[in-house]
Amino acid sequence: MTEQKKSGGRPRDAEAAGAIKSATLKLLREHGYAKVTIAAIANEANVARQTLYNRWNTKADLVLDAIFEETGHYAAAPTDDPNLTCQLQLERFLMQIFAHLSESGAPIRALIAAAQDDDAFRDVFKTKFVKPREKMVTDLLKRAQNKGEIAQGRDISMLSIFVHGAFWYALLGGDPVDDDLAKSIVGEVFHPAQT
Amino acid sequence: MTEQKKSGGRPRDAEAAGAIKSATLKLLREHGYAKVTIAAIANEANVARQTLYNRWNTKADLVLDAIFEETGHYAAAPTDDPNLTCQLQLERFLMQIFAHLSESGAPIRALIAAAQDDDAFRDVFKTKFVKPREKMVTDLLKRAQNKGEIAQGRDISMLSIFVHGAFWYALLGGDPVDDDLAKSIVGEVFHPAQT
DNA sequence: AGTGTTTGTAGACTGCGGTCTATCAATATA
DNA sequence: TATATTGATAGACCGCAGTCTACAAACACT
Repeated sequence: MTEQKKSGGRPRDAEAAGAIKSATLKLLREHGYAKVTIAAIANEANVARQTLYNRWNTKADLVLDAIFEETGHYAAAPTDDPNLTCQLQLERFLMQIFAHLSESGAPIRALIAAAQDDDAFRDVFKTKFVKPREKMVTDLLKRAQNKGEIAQGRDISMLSIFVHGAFWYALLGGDPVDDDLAKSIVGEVFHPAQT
Repeated sequence: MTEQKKSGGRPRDAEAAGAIKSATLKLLREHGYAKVTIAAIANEANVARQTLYNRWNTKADLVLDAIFEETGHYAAAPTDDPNLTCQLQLERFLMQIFAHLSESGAPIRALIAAAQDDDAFRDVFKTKFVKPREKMVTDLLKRAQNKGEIAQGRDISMLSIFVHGAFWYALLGGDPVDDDLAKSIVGEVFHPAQT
């Protein structure tokens, strides 16, 4: 499974990857996804354009990698804290994600866009980004159902889709993705008023 | 408010717009959004490239217009049929939309993508495409609430977001957008199991 | 007819993403 | 030291979206 180099060869510049990713994030924040050119990134990182393409296939790949590196920290799965209700845990988890999205929202939207006309990239994006978060929410909802915070008969996977769909919808539509949204989502998922 | 031409001038070719839109839809179906070039469309429509840019600003604008023309028919608001439950009405409405999406899903995904890095286009897309459907669903849900099919305390706007978010999420993720999804969504919205 | 205005056509041009090639630099192995 | 291999660099190159220019064509008004 591990990559096998046939023999020697010139080793990759150890600093290049980091420099490129930093340059990417910097320019991304300054100018936004659409206006950042590969040439500019290469230039900022003091590297040839081809060096960049040696490591990533497309602009989207690179940006995904750069964003993912810094975003990885935020995506820590919430450990089950028995002192808190699952509802509160989910609320906090969403708020945490949303807060980060309001920082990197624009580039992430650009990534979603890139995922639409590139099958390979969509797979990577789903695997690295979407699925893990989906699982965290689903697990949390299951715990809530086991503890009786959510009725037995409810469709957890559909609720999970509701949660994710709601913030994707807001994100893509350009609507605010903030604490209020998090509270509204969680409130409606956990406490649908009775008939 | 009405556009005022100062004087005469050569009139626009009456057939051009239609020919361009038809060519767009044809090539779109044959090759998909990414592979369709403006040049190819102009060629297929027997028109100069510039003529096309005289009428639409970008490729996305043109495609939106072309798709919207044929999709307009599908988006007829469901009139309130007192013989049917609102639940059934919503179910049928969604099925109708989903069936259409499975035809034009790919180009529409491309439009969503295009909307991400173009503010002006996003506004048009929201106004022409998103908002009308959002309103139809919201109205329907309100009727359901008035008739008692949905509990008074529930947040209609959030439910509407759930509905739309769910199918956007499925659409963008490449998951099937079919009758089953429609039923699951509607079922969970109308009949959350009681605690 | 003559003038002004708008559209259509053809083609050059710009900018960017991405590919490809030739050449040089840095490593391992013999 | 010689060879093979891999990475880095610079620059040419392609395709496409979108712009711009020059000119011809079709209208209204005088």
